[in-house]
Amino acid sequence: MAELSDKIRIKDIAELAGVSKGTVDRVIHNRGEVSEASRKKVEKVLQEMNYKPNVYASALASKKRYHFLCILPEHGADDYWAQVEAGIKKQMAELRDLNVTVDLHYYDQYDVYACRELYEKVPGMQPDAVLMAPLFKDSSEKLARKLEEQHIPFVFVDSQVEGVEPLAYYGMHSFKSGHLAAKLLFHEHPEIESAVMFHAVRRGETGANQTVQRKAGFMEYIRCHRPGCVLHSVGLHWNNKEENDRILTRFFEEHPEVKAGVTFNSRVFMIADYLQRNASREFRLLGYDLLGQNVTFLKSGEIEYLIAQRPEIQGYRGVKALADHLIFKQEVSAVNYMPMDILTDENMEFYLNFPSI
Amino acid sequence: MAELSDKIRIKDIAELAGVSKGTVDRVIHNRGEVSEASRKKVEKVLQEMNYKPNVYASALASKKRYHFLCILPEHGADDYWAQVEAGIKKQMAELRDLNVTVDLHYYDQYDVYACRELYEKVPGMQPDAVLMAPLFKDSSEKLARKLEEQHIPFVFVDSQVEGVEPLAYYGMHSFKSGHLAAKLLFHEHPEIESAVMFHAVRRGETGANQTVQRKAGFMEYIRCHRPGCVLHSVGLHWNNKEENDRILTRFFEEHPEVKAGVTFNSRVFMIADYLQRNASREFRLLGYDLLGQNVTFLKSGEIEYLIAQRPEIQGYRGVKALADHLIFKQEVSAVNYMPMDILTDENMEFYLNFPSI
DNA sequence: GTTATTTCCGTGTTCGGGCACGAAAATAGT
DNA sequence: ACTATTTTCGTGCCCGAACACGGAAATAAC
Repeated sequence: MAELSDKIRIKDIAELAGVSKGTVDRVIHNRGEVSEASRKKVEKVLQEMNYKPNVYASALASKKRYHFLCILPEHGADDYWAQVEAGIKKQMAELRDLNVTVDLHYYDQYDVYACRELYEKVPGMQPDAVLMAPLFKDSSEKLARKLEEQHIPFVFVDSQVEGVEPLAYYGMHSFKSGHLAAKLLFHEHPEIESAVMFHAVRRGETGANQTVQRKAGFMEYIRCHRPGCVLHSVGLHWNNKEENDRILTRFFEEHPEVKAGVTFNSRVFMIADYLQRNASREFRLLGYDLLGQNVTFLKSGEIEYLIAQRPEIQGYRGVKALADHLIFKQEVSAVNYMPMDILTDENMEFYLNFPSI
Repeated sequence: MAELSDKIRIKDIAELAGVSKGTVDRVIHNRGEVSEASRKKVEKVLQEMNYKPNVYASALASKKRYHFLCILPEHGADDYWAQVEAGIKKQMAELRDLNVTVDLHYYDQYDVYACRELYEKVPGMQPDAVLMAPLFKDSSEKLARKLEEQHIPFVFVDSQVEGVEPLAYYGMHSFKSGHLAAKLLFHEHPEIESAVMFHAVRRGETGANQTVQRKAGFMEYIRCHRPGCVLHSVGLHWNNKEENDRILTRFFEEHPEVKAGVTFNSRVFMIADYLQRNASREFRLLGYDLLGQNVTFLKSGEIEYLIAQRPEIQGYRGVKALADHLIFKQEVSAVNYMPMDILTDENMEFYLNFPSI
């Protein structure tokens, strides 16, 4: 076995095998027109020399062009999805000189019809690969099937869709993260006998895939460890503060005994904000994701814990998986659960601007 | 401003500026022999076109050779340092085609004299850049000064040395991590009125840099939030199980009231192992780093929490910082505190084999 | 045995940037 | 004004891999 530092070139392989570099190239890329005898010889030498192509030279010489598509929910600048997008863009920059272009498309995550409309257009765009956040389960499955038919590889980020096997998934183990949420809230707090779960009201298809799983994990913990605990569920409207205020005020008036709450999406700051403005009572609140707004309330104490999941890495690695598969012909691992980061006011600052890639 | 996808080559810049590509190249690399007038023209076009060199072509054409040195403590396969090394090796692989070779050297972290002996040899090796884990404060500072003299860039991983400014630091904010450790142990546990801190006995120079800081942070928390708490300190010997057993047995006999303990290094499993074999009492134990052995005891409950710090990323990014500085002439950020990951039996599994890079 | 096909393989150009070399232009020296 | 020296700059080859092209060898067709 040759040393790693040997710098063996395709020309060296050719000489050792007694053929020309053209032939070696044909063997490496499996593009035929090689006699059995030559192929054997070359493969033997490749093996022995542990040949690794120079990725730089390879990228430079290759004339192939690739076009990737990324489909995300619309989002503001300080948002969970903005972080995913930042990761995507970082990977885009690294792929630029590999002749890969990446297009981003967005849908309204609170409106399944808008999502479907976008999905319809995807096959027509003839992408070489697709990254998507399959918030809406059924619609996403439909698109996935169509991509499978056309042999277009795709990856999921953020949430999975049961029964569909993307090239790769990057995201949390949603169910277990719900379990962890419950444990953080209830463990060593026997005094808590009821809790409230806040969720977003959506148009069309039922709740987002991801949050459904988290909720299930949460309830599983309750069932096993706090069977007597009463769980409430409250639906809130995205971007309608007045309406939410009314709903929350009413809920807390009717249920003064509730001392703990959780949101299964990243908008826990909405609740925290309400609590800060209206309630002086003790309340243990937990939510997801390291948004700027959530950080504020983690610092000020309205939020007890956040569970975070490295959205930037999801975007970065998701796109990278497509490139690894298509361009570098590497195996990519199919299921990649992100670490579930537990954030408190103590350790939060070190997550804030850490460029995790 | 030109589009990102425009694919502007050095030749294009040359034509736009009315010079040859040689001149553009001289401007880009600041290697003189260019008239003021030409330089201005070229710089203007570079700016306007937002030129980014093709890194692949650049790497391919460059004939420079680089030699990096990495200095770590000796370690076993399932060790904190093995994870740092894994990160280093990952980055090494990516640098291979950039003509960078990386040599690893090890010292005995329990013997300052061994460390110094290795350090002495470093300047003679004529490295282009150095990565080191400065466990021993004084000796490391001395080496750092020598490298500064020779204008050899160096990065620290794992711990900092006050007064020395490496090109970059990758590691925890040790002090704050000690603070966090105390909070995890004491917060919401008013019943704990005393605790024990375990530390390693070293030959020569006083305790490792890193652990001293952690301990300070820990004690700061106690001073502020639990002024009445009694703190004990117990020294243990690396690799001498019998001796440690005697020490621990004696300690616990003399101090049956101590119900909480912490180690500021990664070898908390030694305590956990002792507890599992000898004690059936309630004991809250906290330590650092995601070693296989620690995981076992986190699962079985002997360890309550681990604080982890992404050692793989430290190695990976540390070497990358050297390459970014030397080869890509990029700014690298000097102080990079790793996120302080809180691990429990609930979320631990997702940290285990997550390739965090 | 000759020609037509097919199979196989070597040569040469290309990608974008680095850099050596030597020529041209500008300046200095006499 | 003419040469010597320095400054400035353009040309051309190289890096390693991809791939087109066309020629040689092998096989088939007659």
